[in-house]
Amino acid sequence: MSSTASDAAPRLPTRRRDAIVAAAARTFAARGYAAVGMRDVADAVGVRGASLYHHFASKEEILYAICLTVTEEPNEQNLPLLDAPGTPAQRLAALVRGHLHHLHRRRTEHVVGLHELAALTPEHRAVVDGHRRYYQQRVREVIAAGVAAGELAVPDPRLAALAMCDILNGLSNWFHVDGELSLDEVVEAYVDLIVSRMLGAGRSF
Amino acid sequence: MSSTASDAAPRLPTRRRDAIVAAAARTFAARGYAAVGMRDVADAVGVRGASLYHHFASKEEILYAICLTVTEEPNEQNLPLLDAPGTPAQRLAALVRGHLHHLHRRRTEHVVGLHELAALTPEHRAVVDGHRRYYQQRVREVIAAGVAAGELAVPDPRLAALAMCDILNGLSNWFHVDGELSLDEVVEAYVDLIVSRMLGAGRSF
DNA sequence: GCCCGAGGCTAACTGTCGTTAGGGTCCGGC
DNA sequence: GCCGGACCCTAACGACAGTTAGCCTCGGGC
Repeated sequence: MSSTASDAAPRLPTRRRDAIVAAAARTFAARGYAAVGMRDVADAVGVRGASLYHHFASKEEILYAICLTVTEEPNEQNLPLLDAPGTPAQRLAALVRGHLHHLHRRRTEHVVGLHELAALTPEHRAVVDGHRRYYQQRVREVIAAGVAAGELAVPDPRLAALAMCDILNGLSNWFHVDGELSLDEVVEAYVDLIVSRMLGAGRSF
Repeated sequence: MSSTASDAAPRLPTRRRDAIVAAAARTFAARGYAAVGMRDVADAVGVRGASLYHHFASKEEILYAICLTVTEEPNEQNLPLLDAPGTPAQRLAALVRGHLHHLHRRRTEHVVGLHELAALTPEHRAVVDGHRRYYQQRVREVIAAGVAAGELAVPDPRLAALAMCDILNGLSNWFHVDGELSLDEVVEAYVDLIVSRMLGAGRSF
């Protein structure tokens, strides 16, 4: 409280750590985790390779930090949308919008998180998988609630949740900002494709 | 014709090459391309590491062979289903079935082909991407034809094709034979979710 | 005015990996 | 009965990665 934390201090508390994660995400996404060396990451952040070990214990810890931002953050920021007031279809539509916006805001990290899971330690891999499973479980529960309420119509909520998550996350593989479609166009089209059509909500929500 | 090719000949013509690709696909899928050494692949096939270079010029060529079996083969085996007689919805349903069956038959190779594209040479990567783009383009054309004929109803065939391919390929990430659902159950559920619901064909085809 | 820790640097180690060189063996064909 | 090529082996090279050790600097607190 007493220290002046507002202006540009030359010694920022944990900013360097974030800069390393961001630079690593960019290089990992562009060239693949295995093809990037610690010296490459260090170059991208303006530091020598060995200095990274003042912030991370290993290369894999950097990857783990990236993977956490794309599995913990959606749980914290998107899942509350499922608890908001509204019908299941309305809440799922909000989740689709939130999910796609997060996917875009953290698009670099998502590319890494989707492709480099095999490089994680088994323990870290288990944590990441746990977060993703929980996300899918919550989606499935809301779909099931919508089916029970007669608002949605799918034979198998579990399968529908899997298909829905695959559509959403698949966006990372092909969407580019300089493409023909803007993000908002894709978002609304996906709400229509997924909630109205695939889940059977129609145009009533 | 004159040689006895039926019983177990000790010197099989090109079988060794296929055995190497199969063993490499298994190890790559389990532990990741970068984490697997040529000696690991050689062990899995019962040979010394250096002997692999009598069949492949480099490690990347093995990966390329794996990626081709999951991009060329679907083009050759699945795309003809789109030229068969029937309505667009019927042909797309046949493609979903064929695609999922191929995905399952070559499930090991598909896992590798989905996750290790970054390790390919730019030239090889371009070839693989070209095959996938062509597949998507054909799907999009048939969807557009269905929309033009009034059988399907989607606002944007291109987006629908992308979503459809993402659903289908996403299966590789979570389907296991020892799970709760059998393959055929998933296949028919996906035909319903994708063709009947998402593409708007209803139950009429 | 001194201490001390955070953060950076240079230098180097150690292991491993992809790859090559060169030699052996076995079989089909002349 | 020899030749040649397909195939596999042992041995080793060269490069490079992740990581560590040890030193320097600088700024804030007693």
